[in-house]
Amino acid sequence: MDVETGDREIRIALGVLEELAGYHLRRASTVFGNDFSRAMGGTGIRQVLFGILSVVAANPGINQGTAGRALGIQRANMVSLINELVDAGLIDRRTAEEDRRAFALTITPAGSDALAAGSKRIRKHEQRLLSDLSAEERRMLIDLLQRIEAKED
Amino acid sequence: MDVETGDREIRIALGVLEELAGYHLRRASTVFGNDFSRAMGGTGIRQVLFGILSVVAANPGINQGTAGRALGIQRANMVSLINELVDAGLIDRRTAEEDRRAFALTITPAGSDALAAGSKRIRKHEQRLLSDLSAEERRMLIDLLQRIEAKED
DNA sequence: TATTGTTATACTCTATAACTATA
DNA sequence: TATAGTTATAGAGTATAACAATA
Repeated sequence: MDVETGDREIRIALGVLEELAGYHLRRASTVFGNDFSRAMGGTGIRQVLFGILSVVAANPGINQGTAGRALGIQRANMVSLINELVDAGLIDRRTAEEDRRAFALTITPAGSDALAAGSKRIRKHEQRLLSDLSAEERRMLIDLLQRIEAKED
Repeated sequence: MDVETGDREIRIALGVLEELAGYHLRRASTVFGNDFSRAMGGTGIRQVLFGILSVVAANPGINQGTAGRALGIQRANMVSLINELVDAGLIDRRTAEEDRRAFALTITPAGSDALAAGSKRIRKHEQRLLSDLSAEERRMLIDLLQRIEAKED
């Protein structure tokens, strides 16, 4: 790890961390998270909100809870997130006809626009972060990550 | 994405998310983070603290700020983290001789023990999460992640 | 004037428990 | 009785600005 120290740059050993996949996942994920913020700066759309928009767009009428479960977001935490999206006019929330306890979520035209514009921007940013990886390596990365995600719980 | 819905399990499409490396990094990183908590449950050592322990052990006498920079932790946030480790008797903090503004950090014997015991546990847990990946694929994963980390800022 | 560490503060994400209304 | 959504709350990670001591 190279670190700035006032005048020059020195190499700092990370110890055990260097060999731990968990550490590198965390750092790489942070790099993407920060870049996401830059990409979406000003739109008010954060990573979680973008995720919800994407899932609702892909599953019109999906329940609030089901959408949360697909994204690993707890019921309780979904409430204010959905409020934000509804208040911003990006998704529509109405009582589900088949189950009056639940909410059916759909994306609004404005939400579709925001999702499309956001996707475009984020893809461009991801290209920069992944510019050192070949197409084959990018596929490999996503494949490896998905196999790790499957280990959840 | 397969999601439990009371009686059965349904497949939910993720939309654009599916193709975004940032999303998969976040999910995979969370899986590792949760597993880390389980592995270290009760010891009070969290991911960040473990990281600091590892860097201090690998760089005896390192400055507080330099250690933070190596780990992507801001000065202001290092303060309470280092306090925790000092209070727990895991690291030693003394004024640096060459620069009396700075603190020189060293790991204590108790800190070394905690780091060794923690490393052992975490390695075992990582083996479970990575059990579907071959040795070659694990090397590949870390290599790809490091190349992404290099894109920081 | 710049840097090290500090304090104060705020925002986001995540986790839990208790509540309501429907099923 | 179980589930969907809600409220309240708390812990943890991260970010910024302003300050004291030292360089």
